[in-house]
Amino acid sequence: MKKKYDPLGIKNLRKTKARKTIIAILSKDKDRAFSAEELHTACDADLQIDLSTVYRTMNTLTESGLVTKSMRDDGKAYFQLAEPQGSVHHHRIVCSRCKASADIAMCPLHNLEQQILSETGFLITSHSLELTGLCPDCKAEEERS
Amino acid sequence: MKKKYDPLGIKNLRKTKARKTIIAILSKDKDRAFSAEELHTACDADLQIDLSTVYRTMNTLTESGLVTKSMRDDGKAYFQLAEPQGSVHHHRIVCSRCKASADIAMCPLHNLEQQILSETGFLITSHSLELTGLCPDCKAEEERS
DNA sequence: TTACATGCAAATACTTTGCATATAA
DNA sequence: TTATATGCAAAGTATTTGCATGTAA
Repeated sequence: MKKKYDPLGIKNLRKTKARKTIIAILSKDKDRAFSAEELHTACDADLQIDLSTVYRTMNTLTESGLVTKSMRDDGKAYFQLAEPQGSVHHHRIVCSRCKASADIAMCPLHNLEQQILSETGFLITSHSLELTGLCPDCKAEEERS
Repeated sequence: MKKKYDPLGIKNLRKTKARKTIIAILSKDKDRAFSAEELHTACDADLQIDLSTVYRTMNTLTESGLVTKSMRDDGKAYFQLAEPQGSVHHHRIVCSRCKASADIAMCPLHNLEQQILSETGFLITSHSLELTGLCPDCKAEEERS
């Protein structure tokens, strides 16, 4: 039999309209993080879901580990589908000028964890790395001006 | 003549009571990031400074580059004295259990920037790295239980 | 049927803003 | 003196919560 992507089932969460809808939205663009407001608006297309329900849903999904939450300097929380276990850990670089993004194939931290453990005695359990820069196009633009 | 630490003068900002007080507070604990509320409370000891002034001051200091701002998952902004230029770039690891912290001597990103440029064409202009883990004490605790 | 999720409205929490006054330069 | 910073109160935005109702299991 064919395996299906069933995160709610796996986490023993009720399969409600709101949760399924939101997971569907996040799944369509796994590399992007959405604000609660964005999710709320996107839900509209499907069926109306209250903004408070969006927040409650995001809290549930975040606590269950299905979704990761990160705060940005604009003061809003952004949510993104968590990488399923076993997937390749990687990071993303975002262009500060045009917001284009690219994946970084590897993670510089993995090699460092052992070194940090011996230097500091700290055991690293998680990390977040945000890279900002200029994409090739914008780099060219900047050099021209 | 002796050089003095005079960030406000350097940045051509007026030397007001609020700014001097807040910089003094941040200077006493350069490795820690303070919420606006914490700064406001700490100011109390010296002289009353309005919370809105704290926020305005932090915006000014952040824009001038004297202070760095980062959002945490609790939804609050935290402010910390920026590393003066020329200081050694480094990162910090925080214990998720007791909040103890330690410095990481080096930055794993520097060595990687060239590699990322050739792999992706992106020029890295900045990065933020947050490490979370267990300090030696808490690691021992966890293993015991 | 029953525990849990949702909608709606009201409440909170953090941060910003308008305006009159105070202060640094 | 004059532009800029501050205090105070009010407003704004993001997020949470209480409660009656709806719904998945």
